[in-house]
Amino acid sequence: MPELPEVETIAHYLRDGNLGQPGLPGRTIRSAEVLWARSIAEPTVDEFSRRICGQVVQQVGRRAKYLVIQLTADTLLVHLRMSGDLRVEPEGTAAAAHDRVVLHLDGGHRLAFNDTRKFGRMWLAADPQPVLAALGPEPLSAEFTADVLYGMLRAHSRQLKPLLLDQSFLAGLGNIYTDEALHEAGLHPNRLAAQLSPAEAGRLWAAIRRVLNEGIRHHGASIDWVYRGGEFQNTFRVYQRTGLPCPVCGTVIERRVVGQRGTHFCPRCQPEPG
DNA sequence: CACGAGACCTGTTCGC
DNA sequence: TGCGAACAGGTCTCGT
Repeated sequence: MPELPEVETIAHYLRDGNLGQPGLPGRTIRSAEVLWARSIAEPTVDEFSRRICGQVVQQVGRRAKYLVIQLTADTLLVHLRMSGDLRVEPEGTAAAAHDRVVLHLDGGHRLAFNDTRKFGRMWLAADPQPVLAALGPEPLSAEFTADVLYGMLRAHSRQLKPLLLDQSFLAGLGNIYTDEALHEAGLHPNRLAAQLSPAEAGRLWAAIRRVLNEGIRHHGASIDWVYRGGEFQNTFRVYQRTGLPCPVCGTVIERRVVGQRGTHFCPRCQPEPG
């Protein structure tokens, strides 16, 4: 499910509350139930369960696609990967299918980590830095300017699609927002990064920022079985629109596999490199 | 450094 | 209807 806008939306819900449930800050974790051991990346399941008890949630934030939950002594990092979801619910509610980790809180609530495909991971660490160390810049930060992006692109000979998905290059884009941004910028996914002109890099920069901000404004995209109430999927221009007309020029949207990922683009707005 | 294949998982949709 | 293949918002590791 989640790319930067979806994770930002979930962080916001966990911070401020959602659907009548309270936010996490101020809640004490009473106990932990690990239902799928591999969901815990670090430390061991036993140590995770022991150490997290009694810690109080201080703050909830986001870095790239990670949720960063600051506790009394440790930081709880959560990566939702493909199908993960985090929600606060009242104790006593029937447990959902695919709950992998449940943190029981004070005040009659629990935090459930639900993850159908079991790809998601949690880390409990005194210092979150090592886990986050390899990430590239935040695309919505003030430091990430068009000039900075141009410089970054010039240093790589890769195709745009796989490069933009590489979290050590730029942190937060996934398959949806990459396809949408490339369409918005009028750039073919197979274009080579180092060959973009400064004007093209500027268009790509603006497109990335706009698409991510729109995603956040729409509370992310909700497709398939993971429901978050987001609406961004209703504004897709190319993603999952194979065979449908491009909203800009009417040409039929094509799908092809680039870097092992389904890739959607308009062959007219995004001319293939010669 | 860049790229592709395979792994990790479950569930839904598509084609015959 | 049944059944296998393809596909899904992500990342990691390994081989070339």
